[in-house]
Amino acid sequence: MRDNPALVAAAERGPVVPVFIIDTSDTNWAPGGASLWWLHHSLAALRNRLGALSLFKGDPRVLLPQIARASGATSVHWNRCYEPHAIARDTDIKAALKELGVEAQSFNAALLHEPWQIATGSGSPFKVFTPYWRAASAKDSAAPLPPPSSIDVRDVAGGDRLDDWRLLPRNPDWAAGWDRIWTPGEEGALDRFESFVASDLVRYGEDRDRPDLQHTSRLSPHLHWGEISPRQIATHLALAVEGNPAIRSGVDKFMSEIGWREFAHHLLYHYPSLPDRNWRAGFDAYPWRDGAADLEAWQQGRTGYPFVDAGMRELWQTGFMHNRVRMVAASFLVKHLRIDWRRGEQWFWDTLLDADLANNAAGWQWVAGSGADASPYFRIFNPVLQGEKFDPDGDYIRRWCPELKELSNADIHAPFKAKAEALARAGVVLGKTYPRPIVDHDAARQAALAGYRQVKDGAVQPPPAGL
DNA sequence: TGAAATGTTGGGGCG
DNA sequence: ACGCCCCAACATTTC
Repeated sequence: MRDNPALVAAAERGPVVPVFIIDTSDTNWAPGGASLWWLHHSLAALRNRLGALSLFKGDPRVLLPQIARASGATSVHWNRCYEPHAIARDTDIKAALKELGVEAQSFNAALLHEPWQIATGSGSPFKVFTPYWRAASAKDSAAPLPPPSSIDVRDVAGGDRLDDWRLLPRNPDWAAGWDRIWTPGEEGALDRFESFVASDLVRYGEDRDRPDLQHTSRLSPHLHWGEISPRQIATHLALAVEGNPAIRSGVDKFMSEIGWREFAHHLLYHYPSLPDRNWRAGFDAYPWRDGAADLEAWQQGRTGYPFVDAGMRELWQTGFMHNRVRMVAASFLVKHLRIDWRRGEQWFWDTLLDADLANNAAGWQWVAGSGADASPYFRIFNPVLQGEKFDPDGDYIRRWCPELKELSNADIHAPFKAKAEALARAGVVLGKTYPRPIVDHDAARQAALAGYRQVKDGAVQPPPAGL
């Protein structure tokens, strides 16, 4: 209800028919299983809050004009999405509504700045984060809107029942217990934000890289589903800093993470092939392995590297993975296993509650080294060192890989290096209770670097914008 | 928003 | 006392 410009505009015009449509015309990037779980609960919360919400499934190009006619609507309002499919779709919808004599208006609710509003001095899109964020931060963003002062809602006939959509998993219910971890919906988003601000923000800069501490915001699914807006966050935090200067560095650091989200949307808007193609075309020459068995081991969290396995299991069991671990696990797939980043992107798309086309694509291309402002290819994480550095007591590993929990802090990051008696004492049998490493770190690193030599610098060209 | 390899320096053991 | 070597510790470079 808060900072929802489409809803505010609609409410000012008279009675409102709130509608949600599952767009079945996007066959390429249909929501994954975890996303559908969130969607179910988010829709239930929204309907509860609004008092009405009509649900439809199909092609919105067809459905929206029908719904507008059936309800006698004179105008249709929505908040914009920025995926290439959504942009093309919404253009069609606007034309179809116009033909019907129905007004159509779209709004920005999801971003601080429209992707086309930030540009370099020469008018081109930014390709590097730091100057992008400097330019974006220098611009004022719109103030968040309060909820509509009064709203008269009603349903339209012919809508579906949420339960009939069967968005929740069963047989097996792999999401059992998720409702104790996550609270989809606006109230859940605001609670999460308040709790983050109250207890985690002041030390955010120091603690954000520590998956064992859980001091990150975990707002990403709420942001993706529009349950809280970056403008609400920015405005609230700017005010909070004035009252408490001690949180300034934490606020700046957190806002720059919001900035990465903005930057990803900026890139996706200007480079619509970002989810599907190497941004640096030179990477088309990289000799990816098929590695079906290794991909499966990675997905299931049995690579033999505990920090990676802990992350992949956290993802599978909770629909979420800590950011630092995402980087290490993704790097492991791309560099240690030399599997195409798009396989990892697909897995994250299916399993993450915060699956977001822009963030997911930009993140994977960053890790792979094929993206804009990407991590250099030769920056290869050592999963053992990363674990020792960011999970120093092994708590994160013990939580998700309980079969290792009796190992000492010294051994838990690399059980394959532990002495036989230490393993025996901890009840670990390598290859049985916990896998041996599926690749040797040094050899994998050398092979990854050898593969990178086939990526031709001369071919490193961003695609032309706007295609 | 790395890690490994290589280079440099300086203290201390030792003949 | 001196030079030599060893090798941490730190810095630089390379991938």
